[in-house]
Amino acid sequence: MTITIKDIATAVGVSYSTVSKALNDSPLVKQETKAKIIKIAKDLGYEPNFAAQRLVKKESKLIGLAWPTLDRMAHSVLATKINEEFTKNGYSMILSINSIQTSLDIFKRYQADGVIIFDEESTKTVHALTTIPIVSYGVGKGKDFPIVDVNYQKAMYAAVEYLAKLGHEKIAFIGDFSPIDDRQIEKYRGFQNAMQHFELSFSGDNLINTAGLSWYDGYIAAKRLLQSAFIPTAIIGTSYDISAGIVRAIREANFIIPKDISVVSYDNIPQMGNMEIPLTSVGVPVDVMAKQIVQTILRAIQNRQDVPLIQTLDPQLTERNSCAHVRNI
Amino acid sequence: MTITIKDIATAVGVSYSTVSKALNDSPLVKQETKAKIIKIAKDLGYEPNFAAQRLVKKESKLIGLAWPTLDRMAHSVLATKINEEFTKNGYSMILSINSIQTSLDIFKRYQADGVIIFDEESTKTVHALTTIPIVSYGVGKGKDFPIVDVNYQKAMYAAVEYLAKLGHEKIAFIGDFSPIDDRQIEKYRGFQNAMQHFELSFSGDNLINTAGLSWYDGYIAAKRLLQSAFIPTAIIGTSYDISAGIVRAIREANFIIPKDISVVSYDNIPQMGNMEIPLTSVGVPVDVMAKQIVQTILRAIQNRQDVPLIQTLDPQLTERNSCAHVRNI
DNA sequence: TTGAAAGCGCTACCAG
DNA sequence: CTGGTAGCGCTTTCAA
Repeated sequence: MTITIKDIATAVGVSYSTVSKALNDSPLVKQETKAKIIKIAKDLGYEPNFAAQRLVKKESKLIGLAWPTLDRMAHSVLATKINEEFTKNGYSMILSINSIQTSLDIFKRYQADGVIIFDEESTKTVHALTTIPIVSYGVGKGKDFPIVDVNYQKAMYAAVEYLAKLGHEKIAFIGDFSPIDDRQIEKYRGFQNAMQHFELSFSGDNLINTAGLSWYDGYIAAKRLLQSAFIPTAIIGTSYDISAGIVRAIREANFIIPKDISVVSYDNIPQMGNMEIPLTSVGVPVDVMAKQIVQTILRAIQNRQDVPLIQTLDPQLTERNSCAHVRNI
Repeated sequence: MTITIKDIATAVGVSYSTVSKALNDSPLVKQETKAKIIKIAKDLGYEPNFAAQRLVKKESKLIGLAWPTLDRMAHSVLATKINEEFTKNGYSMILSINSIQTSLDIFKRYQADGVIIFDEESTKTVHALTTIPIVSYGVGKGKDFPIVDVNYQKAMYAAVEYLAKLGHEKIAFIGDFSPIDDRQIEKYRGFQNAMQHFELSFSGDNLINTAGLSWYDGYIAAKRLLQSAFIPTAIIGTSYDISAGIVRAIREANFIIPKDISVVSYDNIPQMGNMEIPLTSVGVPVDVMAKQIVQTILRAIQNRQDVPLIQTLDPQLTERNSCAHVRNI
């Protein structure tokens, strides 16, 4: 038999409403009784029934993270940071790896106060938007729920600008151009615009499609590039994982980073510094990203109308050891 | 305002207890009324209040997976498989990336029917065991809750045996010897025993400690090995990630797999076949592992006493293209 | 086949 | 400061 506040009440000899107050640390209960109640509760091994609490209260202090594909280093890091941030704010976060729709159903049934969506695919429409506050991390535009996004174009501009200032003219871009993922497309556009702006030659040659987001995709793409006629002096990789593959391919081809080839990666996470070669990277620092997402969902919970539909965060470039002035040949 | 069965009741013109029955597909309700109720419920966008249901019923059909560290390819694959398996069985799975203890608290509060623990560290003791059925995936022995484990020794024996039959004598073992993780220790023991059994020379030389479980750890360790005086003809890597790093290091050192060096990896997941070089691997196939874990927790939920404390699964060796007969020099 | 009513365990309000 | 009581939304007897 599980023990309830009524059991405590009879054990202590007070009414169970008093027990409830005491357990919630209400100032309406004398210290002495409160202490006694708490002690007995502990002795009895009392565990509050959350379902009952939730039935009465409005909030669950629970946030769901819908993340169908458990991959992407940068996402893992972000998820962990977001979790920390919620903990600080007195919330718990749980995660579902089902489809967005299923995850949403689960979270709704369990009365999560809000949900965050991590999803690469921008095409899917989500129903049931009305019932629960949602914030999405970078899933395209034109959605009817708030999105925290990154100014990818600016990020790529910053990367190209940085390399251009180091004298690089032959810059390659390795990323995933799947039309399904708006974020990748934005990165590409940003690169394209920046190249034009700095009047750098730009053709099909410096664009390599990974057609995937794993490090191996990046590896294969870079390998292909380095076997082609066009050997760049700098490469921009569009994610932590992809860049890991790029670095690998470069080294296998016996080029030295950054002497022969400079590398800049997207994803501004501290882990970039722990790679075999600490990579200079652009992107919104995870901490900033996490804080913004958490604050947004918290605001949405308090007042749904109050939250802007799209928030675009500005990226930063963090220098590490993967770039050098271009060599004069 | 969220809509309840009472709203449906008034809308349809029946009592709300009838609505409840209809929604639960009870045979006690006339087909006709049932259909009408279900239709109206849908029209109204009714969503059952889980807290209320849970308060009355005993089970939540919810399983928690406590997984503090979101990493390890093999674990991701396993988690995904387990999730599928639960879905098939009418359960939902959610995941927490907090500490085991915190995760447990969360799951308990949300009335999960059971929890699965993924944890590398075998030292931590978990409280609150009494309240909720727990199954752990390979967290050491001597715990007071059921564990589904792998016969790591047998796995390593199978790997060594396989290589020995191909004529290999110089076999290196690259893994994490952190005393914190019993599973890694078991793998090491298995290797040691097998080497002795096949009378293969065995010294500090063929043992490389990665001191970590990421691919980069494997990479560094293998690199170190290949720069040493002892160049093996075969290498055993203790996980998908570590082996990925090993393969990388081998190729960077201009050895060819499997011509120069054969590789066998632990972790029997289909993804081993998608690597740059499809790796022959040993381990319990994920499907088997997932099914076993799910069945175990389901049994534990029905009858706590019924479940064996330790279940050790037998590994299988799956041949791919990373091993060859040792070359005669 | 349907309805009434008794809770599940808890919070919150109102009296005292 | 403490106790009584009305629900939260739902399932489940028990009657009708």
